[in-house]
Amino acid sequence: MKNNIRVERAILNISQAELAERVQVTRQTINAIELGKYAPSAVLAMKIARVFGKKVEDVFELEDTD
Amino acid sequence: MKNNIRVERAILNISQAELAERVQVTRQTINAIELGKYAPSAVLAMKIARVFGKKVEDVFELEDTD
DNA sequence: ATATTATGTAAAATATATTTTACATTATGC
DNA sequence: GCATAATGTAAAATATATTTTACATAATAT
Repeated sequence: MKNNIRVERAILNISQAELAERVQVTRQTINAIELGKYAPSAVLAMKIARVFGKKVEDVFELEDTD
Repeated sequence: MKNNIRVERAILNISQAELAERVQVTRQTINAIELGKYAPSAVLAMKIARVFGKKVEDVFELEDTD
């Protein structure tokens, strides 16, 4: 599962901590997902996309291994 | 987390078992998600939406409790 | 240069999703 | 009515996401 959270955060100019706060998870969760350590739940993916004003598919991309 | 998997399945005329096969999970997993017993992972939500030719947001809807 | 903010990481605990096996109920075709 | 397919359900096991606490490093501002 790839994502462009870093880019979208840069556009909004918000930190991992602020994104975490906005979607109600810890900073470590955002960090891990952003770095691709694991994939989020659908709920979290939708919340993150919503913060960015984008669709889930515009922020996250399925890989062949998923 | 609400969803309209049942409707989308009806449009494609496929059973829970066939949807499960197409997204590589068990039939029970599709049944549980369709009935709202729990929310899927982002990977599974994206695979399901892809089968229906829809965006995740067109198949799943965040609720206030999510 | 130093203080402050942001990011990376890690281990243990907890919550949640998914599988497996199995059976019950409901719908559908014949 | 009977066979068959489809759906609902449940308990236990396993996999995975998320939290908590804590510390390390990198970047930025003053």
